Amino acid sequence: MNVRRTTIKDVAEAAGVGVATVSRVLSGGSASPETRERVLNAATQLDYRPSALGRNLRQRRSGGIGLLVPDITDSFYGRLADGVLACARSAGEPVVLGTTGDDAEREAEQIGMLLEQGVERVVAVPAGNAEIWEPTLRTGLTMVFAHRPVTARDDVPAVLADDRAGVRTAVDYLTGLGHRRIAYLGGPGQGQRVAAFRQSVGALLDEELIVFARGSRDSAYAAAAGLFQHRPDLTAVLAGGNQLGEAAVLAARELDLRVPKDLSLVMFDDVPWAELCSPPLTVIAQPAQDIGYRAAELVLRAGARRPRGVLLPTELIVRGSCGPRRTP
Amino acid sequence: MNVRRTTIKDVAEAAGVGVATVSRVLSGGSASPETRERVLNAATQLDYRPSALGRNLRQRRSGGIGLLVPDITDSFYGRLADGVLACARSAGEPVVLGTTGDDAEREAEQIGMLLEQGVERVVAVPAGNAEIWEPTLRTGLTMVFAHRPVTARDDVPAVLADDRAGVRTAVDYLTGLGHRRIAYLGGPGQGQRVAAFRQSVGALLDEELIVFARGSRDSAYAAAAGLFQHRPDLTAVLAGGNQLGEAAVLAARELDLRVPKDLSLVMFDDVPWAELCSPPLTVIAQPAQDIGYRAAELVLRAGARRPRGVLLPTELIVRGSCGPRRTP
DNA sequence: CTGAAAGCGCTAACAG
DNA sequence: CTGTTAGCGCTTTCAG
Repeated sequence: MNVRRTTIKDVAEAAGVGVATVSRVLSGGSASPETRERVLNAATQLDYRPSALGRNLRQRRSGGIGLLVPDITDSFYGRLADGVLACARSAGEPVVLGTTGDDAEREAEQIGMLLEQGVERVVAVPAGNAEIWEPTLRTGLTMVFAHRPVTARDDVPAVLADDRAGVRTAVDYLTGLGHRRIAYLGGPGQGQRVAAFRQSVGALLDEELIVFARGSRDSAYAAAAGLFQHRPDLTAVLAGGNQLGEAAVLAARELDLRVPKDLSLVMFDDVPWAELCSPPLTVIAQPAQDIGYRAAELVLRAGARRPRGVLLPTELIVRGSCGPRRTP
Repeated sequence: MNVRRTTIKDVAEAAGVGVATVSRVLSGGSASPETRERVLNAATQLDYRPSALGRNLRQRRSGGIGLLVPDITDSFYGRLADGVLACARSAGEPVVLGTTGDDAEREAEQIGMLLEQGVERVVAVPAGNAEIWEPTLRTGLTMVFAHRPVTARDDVPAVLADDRAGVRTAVDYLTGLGHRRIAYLGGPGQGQRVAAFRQSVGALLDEELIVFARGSRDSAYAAAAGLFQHRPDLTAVLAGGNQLGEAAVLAARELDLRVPKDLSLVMFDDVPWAELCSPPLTVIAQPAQDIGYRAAELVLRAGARRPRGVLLPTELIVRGSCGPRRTP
C-alpha cells in the first residue's frame, strides 16, 4: 500500500553526502553553504519528509504534547484545548488529547498511555490529588496543570484563573444587592473556589448552602434542584461552571423560581449562550483559551527556565440575572 | 532525568527467554503456558511498559488516530471529538487532534504533520474539495470523513447525519406553518444541505435567501444581520449550525424581530442552550457523538472490510421558535 | 566540516 | 515452541 517514503538515506545519496550531514543540515546544524544547498535541493527534489518515528525512537521521546481535560464537550475545556492547540501549532508540535471525566483512575490510565507513546510533556486539568499524582510526577515528565492546581504540589507550575478574586467579586456584588443567603453550587476539584467562597461570605457562611455535583449534567441538575428545594430561603446562587449554571437555570425554571426576581444567579465562565439566555446571565468570565495557550507555552519552554505558574484575571460581566434580594 | 525505562530486553533476561518470546507473549502470540507465565511475571515484576516508539518505528507507522475538526470550540465538534475519543479509548489508541478552521491550506498542513508522526488513520471533517484531497488520499492513509463528505470522493467512507432528510423535515414543517419566504443561513462546506434546501423549497426557491458565512462567529452574525436587513420580507430561517443559529438569534434581537412572531427559526444541531434560549429553539438534532464514534470505528476496522460509510438519522425537535407566518 | 558507525526498543523472518 | 538476527529512520558520538 505505502510506496516506501523517501528516507534520509535517499536524500544523502542524491546529494552525494552522508546521512549525518543531511541530518545536521535539516536540524540547523553547521555545514558549508555549498553542502547545505546540495542537501536542501535534494530534499526538496525528493519531497523528503523526515519521519518523526525514527527521531522519536532515537531520542527516546516523542515530541508532541499531551492534553488531558475532564470533558471536551464542555465549552470551557473546548476553549482551553483550542489555546493549547494554537500554541502547539505555532511550535509545530502535535497534541494528543485525552479525557478524564474528572476521574483519577481514568486520568492515571491516560497518563500511562501518553507515557507509552513517549509523550513527556503534558498539560492537564488534574482530577486526582497530590497522592495520586505522586508516581506520575516521579516519572520525570514535564507537567503543567491548567485551570486548577493540585493542592500541595506547588512545585508543578499551574496556569490558573484568579478564582479567588472572581469569587470575591461575585460575592461582593451579591451582598451589595442585599443578599444574605448565598449558595455555592460546585463541581469536582473546586477546593480553591470553595475556600474563597467561604472566606468571601464571611459571617454569612451557611455550610448547607454549599453543594457539589459530580461531573455530569445530570448530577449538576440534581444538585441544583435539591438545593433549591431544600433551601427555599436562599436568594442567590453562584454556579461554579457553565454546566452548573445551565443546571441552575433549568432547575429554577422547573421549580418556578423567577430569575432574578426570586433568585439571583452568577455563573462562572462566560459562554456564548449566556447572552442568549433569558434573562442574560451575569457571569465571571475566565480566559479559557489563554489558560490553555499559556500552559502549552510553559510546558514547551520548560527545561529552559523553571517556570513558576501564572494567574490570569477574571472579570465580572453584569447582565440580567441578578437583582436586589426579594423582600418577603 | 529519566531513569532509563525497562525494556523488552530486561524482561527477557529476567524471564530467562529471548526478546522475541517476550514480544510474542505480550502481543498474544503463541507460547507454552509455562513460558508465558514466566514472561508475564517478569514483566509485572519489572513494571514493564512496552514503548510505542520502538514498535512504531519497526512497523513504520504510529498507532493512534488523527482527528481533524474545523473548530474544537464548537459544541458540535466537541461532541464529535468526544465520540472519537470514546472509541479510541476502548481500542487503547491515542488520538492526535488538530483544527483546520475550515481552511484547506491549514488542513493540508495538519495532514502533513500527522503523516510525519506516522499517523496513518485519520478521521476528518474535510475542509478542502476533491482536488485538494487528491494528493493526501494517494499517500495511502486510511481516511474516514465525518459530518460532511468530499464531493466526488465516494471511495472514501463517510459518516454523515442525514442532512437531506433533516432539511426536508424542517422545510416541510415551516411551509406547513404557512411560511413562503424561507431563508437558509449556511456555513462552509454545506453543499449537501443547500442542495437539499433548494430541492425542499421547490417553487419557493429564492436564491437571495440563501446566504453563507465563513467559519467565525463574527462572520455568522454579519451574514444573519445582512440577510434580515436586506430581506425584511422573509418570515422563516433555517440556520445551518449552532453558531449560525446563535448569530440568527442575536441578529434578530438586535433588529427587534420577535421570534417566533416576526421570524420563525429552526437551527441545525441541538445544543444544551437551545432549551435555555428564549424562546427555546426548535432544532434538527444530529447525533454528533455517534458520528465521531462510528467514524473512529470505521477507521480502526478498515483493512478488515472495505467500509461503505454510514448515514445517521436526524430528528426535528419542536420547541418554541417557530410560529405561523405573520400576516401583514 | 563531514562520514562512518552505533544504536534507540521493538517485531518479524528464519532457523533450530 | 523458542532464540537469533536483522533492521525500521533517525541522531549523535567519534574519527578523519
